[in-house]
Order: sequence, then C-alpha cells, then structure tokens
Amino acid sequence: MSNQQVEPDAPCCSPLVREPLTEDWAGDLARMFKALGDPVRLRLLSLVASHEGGEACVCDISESFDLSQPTISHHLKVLRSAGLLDCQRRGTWVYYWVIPAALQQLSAVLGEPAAALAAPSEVATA
Amino acid sequence: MSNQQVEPDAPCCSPLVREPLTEDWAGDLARMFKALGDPVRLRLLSLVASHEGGEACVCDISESFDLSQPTISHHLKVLRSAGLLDCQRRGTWVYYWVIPAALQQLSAVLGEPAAALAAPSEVATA
DNA sequence: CCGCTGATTCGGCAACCGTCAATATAGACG
DNA sequence: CGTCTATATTGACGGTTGCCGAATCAGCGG
Repeated sequence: MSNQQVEPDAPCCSPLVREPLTEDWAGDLARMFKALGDPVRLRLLSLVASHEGGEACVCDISESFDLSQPTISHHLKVLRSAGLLDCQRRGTWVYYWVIPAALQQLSAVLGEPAAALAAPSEVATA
Repeated sequence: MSNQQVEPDAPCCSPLVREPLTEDWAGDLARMFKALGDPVRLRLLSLVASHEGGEACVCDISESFDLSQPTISHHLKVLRSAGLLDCQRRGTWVYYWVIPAALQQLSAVLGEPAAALAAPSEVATA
C-alpha cells in the first residue's frame, strides 16, 4: 500500500475498488466472470492458454477431463461467447486460443494494486 | 502487503496461461469467479470497495439497487463465502469490506501476461 | 459415392441460482 | 419489558446451468 495515487491513466479499466461500476459495465464483466466461474472452464482455458503455440485442438485437451465430448464443446462455447476464447477450423480439427486482451481487462479491473505495483508505467496495448 | 494464502507448494501466482491449473486450484478459483459472475454482486463489491473508508454498511449500499433487502443480504453472503468480503457488526449496523488479497490473487492469475510483459524483472526469474 | 473421425447441436433431466414475501434475530431505546 | 430499526434466515417459485446420449455437421480418404 505505498504509492497508489497514480493518476487515472486508463478510464477503460477503472478498477472496481476506485469507483462503483456502472450497471452496463457490471453486466459485461459479470458475463466474463461467470464464464470463469466453473472449474472445468477454468482448466479448459488454462489448458488452451498454456498449450504449445498458444492454441489447442479439442481432441487434445478433452483427454484431460472425465466428461463427454459434447460437454467439453459446450464449455468451450461458453468461453467463446464470453469473449475469452476464439477458434478456427483447420481441416478436421478445431483450434482454440485465448484472447489475451480479455483476460487482461479482467485482471485490470480486479487488480489495480497489483497491476500498479508491477507495471505503473505502461500496459501492453491490445 | 501481506502474503497471500495460496497453496504452499504453488508458485504464488502461477498464471493460468503458463501451465494448466490443477483441479483443486481450479475449483478454488472458480468459486471466487463464480461469486463475481453476477452483475449485482459485482456492483455490490465495487460499491463496498469504493466506499469511503473502504467499508460500508448494508443500509447504505442497498439503496443503489432495485432489489429486496433479503436479496442484497444473500448476495453479500455469497461474496463473503467466496472469501472476497468480510463483515463486522457495529451496533445496529453491519459493515462490509473487501479482502484485497483475494482480488489480487484473482488478478494475478489472470493478468500475469501483462505484468510479465511490463515488468519481467519483478518476478525474480532474471 | 460411402464410410470414418472430429466437433457441434439438440432434447431432456436433475441440480442449482436469483428473487421475493414472510419470518427470525440482534441491538438500541424507552 | 416492548417496540423499533437493521440485517439475516427460511421457504418457495421460475429460470438457468451442467451433464449426457443421440443426432447432425464438416472434412478426409477410399
């Protein structure tokens, strides 16, 4: 808790600890957080994100779960609808990757203290 | 900043983009994200966090919503059960405040890419 | 063309969630 | 004590979610 009085450099990601969220924005953010509010989806996202090359096909990651393949597909769709993932079909397989800006936005909303502490100067522009 | 109570063997904020989350940790995080996955709770948290003094009593923030008082109370309980809020009774009123370490932990899990990009030296990896 | 494999969509079911009205508890004040 | 205010708990109801099996779609190769 040292020097947090950094000037409001980014209205786009004003952290929720500084001022109340507007209803619209809260709804927007909640949709993303809700997508993360499931252990399967969280692991799914992590598996995709940490996969070599930053992307993974369904057949690869679905082996890590004890769930039916339609269920995995459903969760991927939820993550994609929330704007956290994107995908592309290449031949027989469909590859998924994370959208870094989305995670970063959520992180910024939550983590002004940490973000300001670690990187007060600049944030990677999305 | 006090240390965060994460798993002892885990690197303090191993981001989900670097390696797959363990099932246990994913479940833990998912419970917190799920609590944030509702616009009312998100605004509630933001209102409490941004309130003067970092704490607020229910009667104060409940005016911002068009919901019944039991519903507000329920949402506050969810946030508290998730470890995002804590509360204390003072006389007739109950005051709530956020637990910064919790928000910071979530932020760190999501946002390492940005932090690492901006300040790689801070992670002590050299 | 047909079959094969990978992935999504559909239909249904049990469990969960958000909401409210009613009720209960905790403290303040007479 | 009784009552009043502030907050929490309970019970119920409709909507949503997570899961699966079955059906369907999209490419690949014979």
